[in-house]
Amino acid sequence: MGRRRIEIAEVKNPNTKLVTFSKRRTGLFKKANELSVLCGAEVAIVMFSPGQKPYSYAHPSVDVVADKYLRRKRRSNVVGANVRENNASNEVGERLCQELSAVEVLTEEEHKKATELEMREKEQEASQFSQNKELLQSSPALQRMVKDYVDAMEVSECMLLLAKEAVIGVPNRPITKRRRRN
Amino acid sequence: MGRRRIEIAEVKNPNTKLVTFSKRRTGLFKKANELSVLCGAEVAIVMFSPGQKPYSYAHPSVDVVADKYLRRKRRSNVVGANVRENNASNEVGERLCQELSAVEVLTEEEHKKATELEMREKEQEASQFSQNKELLQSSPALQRMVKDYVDAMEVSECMLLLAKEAVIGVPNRPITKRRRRN
DNA sequence: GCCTATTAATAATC
DNA sequence: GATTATTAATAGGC
Repeated sequence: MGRRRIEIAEVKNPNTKLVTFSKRRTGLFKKANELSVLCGAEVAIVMFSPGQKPYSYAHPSVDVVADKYLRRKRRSNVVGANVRENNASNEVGERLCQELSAVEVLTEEEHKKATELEMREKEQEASQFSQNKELLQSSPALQRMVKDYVDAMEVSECMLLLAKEAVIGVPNRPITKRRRRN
Repeated sequence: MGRRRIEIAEVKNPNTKLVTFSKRRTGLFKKANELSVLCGAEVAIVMFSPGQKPYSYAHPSVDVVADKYLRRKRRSNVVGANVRENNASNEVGERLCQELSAVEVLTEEEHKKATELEMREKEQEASQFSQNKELLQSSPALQRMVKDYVDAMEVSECMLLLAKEAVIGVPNRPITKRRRRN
């Protein structure tokens, strides 16, 4: 979209690169803003310039998010953290990074499906919700339990869910074509 | 940039909104990818659709960028955070594919184990709430409540991680009057 | 999803 | 930073 078409490859000239970064960053944030407004979506972007300078755009405001944040506690689980640490080979490459995320997601998805199925079964067993709902509201112990439950679910539910579509929704050509496991 | 010019205001028609979200999300991710490639920048985008579905794009990964942004405030309970850190290499080849396959398998297996183990531990911990837990699991209503709670936290968690210390690059003019509840 | 008229982003330039 | 020739994204329609 300029005087000339350019290849999507690293810009060599440092000056040009910086200019490009600035312009496109602005454009990206603008797009993000439009998306959030048009669709009422919550969007957060953080990035580091070639010179490692941090930039970000977010909607809604940080304050709102921080407020929400104050209600929750520290996360606790460590699902598969070490696993990958060991697999962190030397010169894997960008693509591999994404692929790893994909695998994580896939495996996690499997797990979640199983869990969901399990829950669904139990779901059918009882249908005394209204009663339980009242119980929850009147029981501090239960409330605490729910809170703990939520805390435990945070990472696996949140980050993995996020990472999920992270890889799936990658834009046009994945930079380089690659095949999944042979 | 379409058959017609549109106002940057919330799209009323739900169908249109969803279509718009999909298209623009794709476009945004594409732009983000181009930016990261062109400038070698690290970019992470997290968003929630109007229906609160999470999506994300990141290079090298959400975790890496978010971690960086948070200056290591988070602990390693994030899946595969450190792994991708140093992978700045850009060479992709047969070797990478092979390595990838290997890692995929390894990761997949071990991740499942880790996940299972994690679940087991969690269950034990929760045994003290066995009674309440049982109640929760047997009640669709409670489950839904928990899920809603988790969903709500998903947003705050990720938005916070990504936007907390974000301050710098807010886009230029909001394009068009936009109104959002504060 | 694919198509294409149209608008919007932006590369080169100043 | 501002301008503008071009390309790229996309709104509306299948």
